[in-house]
Amino acid sequence: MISAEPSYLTSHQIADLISVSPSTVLSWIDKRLLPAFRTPGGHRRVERAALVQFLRHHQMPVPRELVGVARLLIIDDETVFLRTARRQLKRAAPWLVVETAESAADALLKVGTFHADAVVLDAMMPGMDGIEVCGLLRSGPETAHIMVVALTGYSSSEIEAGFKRAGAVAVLQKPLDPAALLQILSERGLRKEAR
Amino acid sequence: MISAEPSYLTSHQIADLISVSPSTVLSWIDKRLLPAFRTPGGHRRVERAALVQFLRHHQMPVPRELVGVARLLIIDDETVFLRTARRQLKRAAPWLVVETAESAADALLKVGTFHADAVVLDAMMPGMDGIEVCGLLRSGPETAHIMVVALTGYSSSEIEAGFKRAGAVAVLQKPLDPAALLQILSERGLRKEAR
DNA sequence: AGATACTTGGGTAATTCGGGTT
DNA sequence: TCTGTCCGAATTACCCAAGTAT
Repeated sequence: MISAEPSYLTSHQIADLISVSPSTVLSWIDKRLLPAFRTPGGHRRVERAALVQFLRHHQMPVPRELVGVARLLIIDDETVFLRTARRQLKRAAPWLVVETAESAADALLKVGTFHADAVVLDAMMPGMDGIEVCGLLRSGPETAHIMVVALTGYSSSEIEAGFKRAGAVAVLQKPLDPAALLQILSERGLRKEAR
Repeated sequence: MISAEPSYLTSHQIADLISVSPSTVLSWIDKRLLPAFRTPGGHRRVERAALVQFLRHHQMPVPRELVGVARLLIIDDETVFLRTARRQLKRAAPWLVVETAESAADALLKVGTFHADAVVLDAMMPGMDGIEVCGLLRSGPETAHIMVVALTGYSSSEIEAGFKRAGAVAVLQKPLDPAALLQILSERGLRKEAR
């Protein structure tokens, strides 16, 4: 098993990542804008997560290599649908890491363990109120950054409004259009951190 | 991965733990910044507690697997019960990090995001089959290590057998006996951090 | 044009890293 | 395979001055 390895970045690595001078990164750290610690020898080290949070908070672009590949969780109770969606996305966006969940319990468990960046959520799942889950994600500090895309059998302005109110970035209709989904994901690639 | 067992660490293990190069660890030891001793063959060994103290003294992040603080998630739908349990555990084992969940959805979400080491699971929760959740945790690579303690209102050898089969380490009866729970946790390696 | 704050770059000393060899 | 030791290379901190934007 691979433990979530805490990875630390040096001031120069950060400078190269976001194209500023090393001196600037130092000043950010010294002004406590960017949390860091020092090695016994005095070198500054910044946690990856801290840098990502800093960038999001200041609405700066987050380099892909920082956040890694995007991780998408698709929640639906139809095996066939999941297989199709997975295949389509694999072709359209091979860099996406896709995970699927078929039951409510499996879905909620995987949201956390899979470290999803985005979730495609079937509005009509047995044992799961999509809007409630949406709100739940939004309210948790650990999951507030997760993008939620709702998926409905057919359009209903009421359902749509409910999802939007709960924080969903979009409500799509079945069947899933991979291109539309990818469009939404890339548009919202950098979401402002709640908190 | 470093298990919670060994009390002495090699230079390379430390290097991996805190993401520095082995050479750097050696220099710290040789400069007496990090206390260590030598085996008869000349290999350096560092006590866990010494490393923790070193990291704290320099305000560096302390890897969780190093201190072995246990994170416990208690799942129950009764607010009063949760409050009582939290208070009792706080008194009996202040080193425990306790989180609670009141609904099935909240519980499953928190299992992953809270990074629980152990879960106390009410067998009778609306919308959640305890045994199924137990098996779900056991089957996922990310959650297989999580210790599950089931909690039942009444003793039933059938329920108990079901939980044991699903991988629960113990089945306790309500009301929760903090001492008994702590006994179980410590038997399985979740212990207080060495000062 | 002035004032302030932010960003950048050079030069030296110290720290951290990594390879080759036992 | 892992660790120790040696040693040079790469990286970083620090100080200070200059450029840029508001």
